[in-house]
Amino acid sequence: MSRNHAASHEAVPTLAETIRGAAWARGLTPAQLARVESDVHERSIPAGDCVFRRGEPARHWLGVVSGLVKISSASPSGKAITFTGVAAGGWIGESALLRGGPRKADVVAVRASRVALMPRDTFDWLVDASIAFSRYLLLQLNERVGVYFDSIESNRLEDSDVRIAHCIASLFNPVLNPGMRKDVPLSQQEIGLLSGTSRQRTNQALHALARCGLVRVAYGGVTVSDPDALRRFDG
DNA sequence: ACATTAAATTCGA
DNA sequence: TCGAATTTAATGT
Repeated sequence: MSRNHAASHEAVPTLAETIRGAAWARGLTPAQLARVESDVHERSIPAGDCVFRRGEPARHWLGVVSGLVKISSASPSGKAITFTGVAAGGWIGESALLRGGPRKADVVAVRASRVALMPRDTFDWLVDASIAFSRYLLLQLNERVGVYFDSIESNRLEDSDVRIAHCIASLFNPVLNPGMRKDVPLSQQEIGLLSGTSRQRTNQALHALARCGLVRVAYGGVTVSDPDALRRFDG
């Protein structure tokens, strides 16, 4: 099972590093941070497994320690869509916690991942105890609003090459996805689910973007050297 | 939808 | 632990 390679330059973040490195942890007092570190626990999720399911009560705020997770949903007839991907360093799921209702979408590991789970009680306590934490939540929620505005605009106005470019670029939002790497480990199928286009159409679009030098396509993923250029792409 | 290629897994030594 | 054989996943048209 274990693979002892000379993969020494591959940094494997610990749970504590993920917490201390999170933007929302910066404004906490040492005592608050200590409670957070003792309350948050970690789970390993194999690729393809579900972390949260749509409809279940929200019991945790979720951080990605390593790997890649997607927020997705499936219609009763089985058609699937993906809302967004969250890479290491990203935190997700605050909406259902704040609303107090059921989860509105599934959270699924796209690649084998480790996730941090902050219990609801700890989250609620931080909201009450720390203005800095609450302010961070406002920032993050506001950033989500901006992403959805851009997404709807792009979907209404642009052709699929541009929409796919914008979908990939939106994964690089520095607030929501601070740890997004240039190599995006999403298959063309997954990018299709994210952008609402068929896998075949996604394949064509990626090669068009590659011809413009905006992405490099590889087996199982694409590489984005300049996310801002992708965001500006307008055909 | 189909053919091709890459990767992951299984299996026997 | 190795590599060949087989199966599964992803790509390209």
